[in-house]
Amino acid sequence: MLQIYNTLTRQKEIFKPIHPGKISMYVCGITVYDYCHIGHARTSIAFDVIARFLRSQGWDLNFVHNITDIDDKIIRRANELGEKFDALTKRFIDAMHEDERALGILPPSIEPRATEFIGPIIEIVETLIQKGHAYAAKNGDVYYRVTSFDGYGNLSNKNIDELLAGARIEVDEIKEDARDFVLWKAAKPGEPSWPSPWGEGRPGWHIECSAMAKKCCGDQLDIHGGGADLQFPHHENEIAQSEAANGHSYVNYWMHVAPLRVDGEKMSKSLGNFFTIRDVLEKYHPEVVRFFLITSHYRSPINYSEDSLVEARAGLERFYAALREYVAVPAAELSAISGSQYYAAFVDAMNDDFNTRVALATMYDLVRELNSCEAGSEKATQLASELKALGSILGIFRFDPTEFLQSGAGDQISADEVNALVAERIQAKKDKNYARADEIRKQLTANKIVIEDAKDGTTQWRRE
RNA sequence: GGCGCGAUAGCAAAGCGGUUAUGCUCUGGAUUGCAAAUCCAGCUAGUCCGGUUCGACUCCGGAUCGCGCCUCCA
Repeated sequence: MLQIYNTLTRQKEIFKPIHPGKISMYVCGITVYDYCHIGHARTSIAFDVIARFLRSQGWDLNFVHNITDIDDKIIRRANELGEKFDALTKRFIDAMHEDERALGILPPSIEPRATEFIGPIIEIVETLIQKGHAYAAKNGDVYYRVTSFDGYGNLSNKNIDELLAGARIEVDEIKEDARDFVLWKAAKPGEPSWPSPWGEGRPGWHIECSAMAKKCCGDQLDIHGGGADLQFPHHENEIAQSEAANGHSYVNYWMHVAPLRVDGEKMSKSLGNFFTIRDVLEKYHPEVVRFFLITSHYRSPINYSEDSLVEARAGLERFYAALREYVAVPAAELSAISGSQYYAAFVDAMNDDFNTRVALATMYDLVRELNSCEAGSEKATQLASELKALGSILGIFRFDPTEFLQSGAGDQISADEVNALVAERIQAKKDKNYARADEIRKQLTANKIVIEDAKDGTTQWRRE
């Protein structure tokens, strides 16, 4: 039985779909004005794992992951670089897709872009004005009248009265109320714009998600997710827009992924302490990065550091070392392992608010039994195929084990050189020339190569 | 100031009102020409102070410390 922690009620709830067997899940993607950082990767991987798991359990999932491709920051960045805004966003969307592929993130069912939904955005704004929830200001902007919506603040647990006169709210004579937020922004000369009943302009930040969610999922969603920092104001404002316009509730389960930290502080663009995904992939194997990001629960903060990546690699090596003997074994069909204690424990863990850490623990239990079995035995083969099946639900084990184990950032010595030395050492061992064999191993160790001799006289190696 | 989250062993990180989490590291053993890998065994836990309970790492209250949000953020 699937349980999900709902930000709205601040507790775990038994999941009940709107339509039996179906799930609509809308996840806020990024605003594309720069390369993605690994905080983005954390959120994307969390929902990629969730989507893979839900599908594996037979849910008919409509997974929508949007792109916000028009926004003040995009315009500013394009101006700085002397580039057209849509050329800029295309560049970073392409880069994002590249990063996602590298990390094994599957494409969502739909990847809508804000600029493709200008019509629906205008429709919602018009409805909000008709219903008295929004007003056109004299400068051509349209604002949401926050005090007109009763539930405002419920998601982020804020008292609407206490939002007044906050330090970061700008005094603005255009708005009726300082708390009102913009739905439609009048264009300044030279800015990208679309025609609207209020003149040339562009959507405000939050309205695009209300529009895309409605068009891609319908008026009501099962799950809406995103980074924890989107809870307020972004998701709060989405609720206000969608519920006021549609006249009924918007989302049943709100899910928020905790921030990724660097040195104990949140990594974010505003703090400038961020690493892009490409920075990180230059130093670490993509699957190590992915594995690191699923070793803690999605609602727990996770600290990014050299040490944690090194540790993640060591943990992942244990799996790959076990799978090395079973390259030819295909991943089991889930129906074939339905009776397995490991699969049952894995599913229990994932059904409990997607507890990847506990799911991994069951996989380690499985590996221990696999390693205890006689290599190549029927039981071992079966366990290996089961392990691969569980791994694919988490999106890991995408690489050839030997290739993974022999990969490394600082390749001081080529694979060919290693293979030559290994061959020489095997001969030396046959000749009982252990002095030479040990000398070769010492040389390899100095190059961060670890030698593993098998019983049958063969030798495998991996990079440290 | 308001709202919320957290504190677990050398490190990382989970569940659980009583019974081995798990991974990495470390120690001993098996195995190995010696190693590595693997297996077996073991070592270090629950910030502090109260309360509830037969029993608390787990529930409640308080303190301390850390973190997030409070109109750029995933």
